[in-house]
Amino acid sequence: MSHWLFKSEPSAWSFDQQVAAGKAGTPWNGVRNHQAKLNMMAMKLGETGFFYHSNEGKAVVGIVAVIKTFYPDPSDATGKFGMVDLRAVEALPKPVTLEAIKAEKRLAKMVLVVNSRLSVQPVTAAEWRIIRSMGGL
DNA sequence: GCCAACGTTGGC
DNA sequence: GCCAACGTTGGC
Repeated sequence: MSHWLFKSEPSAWSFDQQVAAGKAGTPWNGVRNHQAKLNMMAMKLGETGFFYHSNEGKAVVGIVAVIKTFYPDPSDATGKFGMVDLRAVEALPKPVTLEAIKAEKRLAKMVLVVNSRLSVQPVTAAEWRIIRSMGGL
C-alpha cells in the first residue's frame, strides 16, 4: 500500500468540504501536471493519503482514501489528464503544519519540502507514520 | 529541438 | 504583495 499527499487551497476546496461530501466522495479534478498525473495513475483502490491545505493554513489536516482509480477528466478537452475519486477518512486531531514538518529532520526529504509545487505527491511509509503520529493519530 | 518568454503556484 | 521555482508555449 502506497501513501500520497494531495494539496488544495482551502479557499478552492477544503478538507471540511471533502468531509461534507461524505462516503460518496468527489473527483480530484483539475490536475494539469504530468508528474501529478503519473502519481494518480499509480494509485490503487483503498490507498490513503494526506490532505494538505496550501497557502492558508499550510498544514496536513486530514486523511483521504482513493475510492475510484484513475479515469479521464471530462473537463480536460485534450483528453490527456485524468483524476481519481477521494473520500475523507478522518481529520487529524492536531494539524501538522509545514513549519513542523520542516523542523523535523526525518522529514527533510519529503516531496512537500523538496518540491513544494507538486500538487499530488508520494509519501513514504516512514513519512506517513511520522506525520500521523505528529497529528495525534 | 532549443530556449526565451510567459503564466502559475505557493511560501514568505 | 513579492518573487523564486517550475512548467508550458511558441518562435526560430
